[in-house]
Amino acid sequence: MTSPHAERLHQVLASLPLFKDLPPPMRGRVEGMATLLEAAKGDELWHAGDTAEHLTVIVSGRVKVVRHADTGDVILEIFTAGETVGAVAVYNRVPYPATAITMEPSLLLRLPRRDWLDLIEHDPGFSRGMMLELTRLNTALTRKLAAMHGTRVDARVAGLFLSLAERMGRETPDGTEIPIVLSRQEIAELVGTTVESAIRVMSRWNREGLLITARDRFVIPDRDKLKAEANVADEG
Amino acid sequence: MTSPHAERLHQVLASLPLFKDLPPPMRGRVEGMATLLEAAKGDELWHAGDTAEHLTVIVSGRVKVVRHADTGDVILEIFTAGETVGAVAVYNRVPYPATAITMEPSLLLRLPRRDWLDLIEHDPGFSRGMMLELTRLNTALTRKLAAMHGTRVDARVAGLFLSLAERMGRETPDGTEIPIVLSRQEIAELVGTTVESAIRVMSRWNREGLLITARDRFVIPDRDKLKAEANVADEG
DNA sequence: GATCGCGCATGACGGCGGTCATACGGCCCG
DNA sequence: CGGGCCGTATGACCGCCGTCATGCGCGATC
Repeated sequence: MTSPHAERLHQVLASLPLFKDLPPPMRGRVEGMATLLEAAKGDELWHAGDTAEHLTVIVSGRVKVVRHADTGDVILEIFTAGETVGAVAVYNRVPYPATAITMEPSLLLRLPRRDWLDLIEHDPGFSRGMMLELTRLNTALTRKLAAMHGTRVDARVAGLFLSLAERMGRETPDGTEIPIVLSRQEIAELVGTTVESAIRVMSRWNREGLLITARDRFVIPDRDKLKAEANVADEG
Repeated sequence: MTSPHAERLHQVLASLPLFKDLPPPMRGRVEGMATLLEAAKGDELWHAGDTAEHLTVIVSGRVKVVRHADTGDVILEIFTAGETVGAVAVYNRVPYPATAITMEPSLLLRLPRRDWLDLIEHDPGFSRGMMLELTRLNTALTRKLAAMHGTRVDARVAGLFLSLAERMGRETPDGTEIPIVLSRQEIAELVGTTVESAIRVMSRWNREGLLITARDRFVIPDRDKLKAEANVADEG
C-alpha cells in the first residue's frame, strides 16, 4: 500500500487547499480513488466533445482551456496550481465544451466523477467550493465578453497583462514581474486577435519600455503607464 | 389571506415548471415567501453592482442581461418565461455582474435569497435545476465568446437569428417565424457591433428577402440561405 | 395640427487590423 | 555542419466596419 505513487499522492493531498481540510478518514478514502498524472508541455488533457469522466485538479503547472473557432482558437481561461478544471462538464456529465491543454510540464490529480459527487454530497465545503469556482468562471467570461467587443487590440493586450499582474505578479525593483511564459500566439488567442497584431503591439511596447519580454517572464516597469495605454482606446 | 395578490400568486406557482412539481406543503410555504412584481418595458430590475437579495423567476415577458462596456453595452443573454435570472449572483451573495432590463411588460416572481437556499437544500430537484441553469449559461457564454472574435458582422447576425429560430421559432408556410420584437439597437448589442452596422445588414437582407422584419416578428423564408450567409464569412 | 423625439435608413470617410509575403535567429535532428 | 521547422519580427495592402452626418416616417404630447 505504500507504493511510491501512493506515497506521493498522500503528500499531494495534504498540500492541496481543496483537500487538506477534509476530515482524515474521508481524505483516506480519496487517496484510494484519485490518481496522479504527469503531463508534458502541450499535452491535450481532453478535447472538446469528449465526455467528462474525471475531475481534474492542478497540483503544479498551468492549463489553458481553448475553444475552437473557424477563424482561429480562443483561449477562454488559464488555470494554475490549486484550481480545478472542467468542473461544470463533469458535474452534469456533459461533453466538454472546450479543449484543455497544458502550457508547461504539469502534475494533475484526477478524481473519478462518481467519487467526486459523493464528496460534494457529504462535505458542504466541497459544494461551496464548486459554486465559487463556477461564479468566478462566469464573471470572468462575462468580463472577457464585454472587453472583447469594441475595444482596440492594444487595450485588450494591456488589460490582459494588467490582470495577469494582479493574479500572479511580484513586485521587484524593476517593476512588476510576471513569471510566466506566453508565446505571441497565445497572447493573440487570449485577446482574440491574430499573431501579427499581437507581435506588433508587444514589440512596440518592448521598444518603448512599457512592457518587457524576457526569456521566462514579462516585466512591467510602470503599471500606470500601461494602464494609460489601455484607457486611451477606452474613451472611444 | 385570500387577497387578490395571494390568489394570483397561487395560480402562478401552479403554472411554473420550476414549482409545480413541489410537494404541496412546501409549495404552500413558498406562497408565503414569494412576491409578484409587474414591470413595464424597459424597467431596470437591477443594476450591475447591486447586491443580490432575491432570486427572480420570469413568469411572462422577456428580460435581457446587459454588461456595460466603455464602448457600448453588450447583451449577454436574453431570458424568457420560465427561466430564472441572476441565480449565480444570488447564490453566492455577490454583487450582480451585469444589469437586468425588461424588454416587454413582464410579470416576475421574486423569492428571498434565504428561502431559496432552503428550498435548494431540501429539494434535490431544485439544486439540480440550478446546476443545469449554470451549465447552460456557461456554455452559451463560451460559444458567444468564440463566435464574437474574428467573424464578420453578417455572420454574427446570421448566427444570432439562426439560434433564435432554434430556440423560439415556429414553422409557417412562409418560412420560419420568430415572434419577438428586437430593435436594431438590441441586435447590435447582441452581436457586439454598432447600430449602423446592424441596420445595414438587416435592411440588405430585407431587400434580398433573406430575413424579413415585420411589425412584431421576424421571418426567415429559407433557413439554408441564411446559413450560407453565415458560412461565407466563416471560411476566412 | 405643429412640434418633438425616437427608431430606421443611407451615404461618405478614414483607420484599425486582418491577410499575405518575406526575413531572421534559435533549436532539433539527421 | 547544413537543412528544416518554429517563433518572432516587419512591411505593404486593402477591406470591413466604426464614426459622423443627414434625412425620413411614425407615434406621442400638448
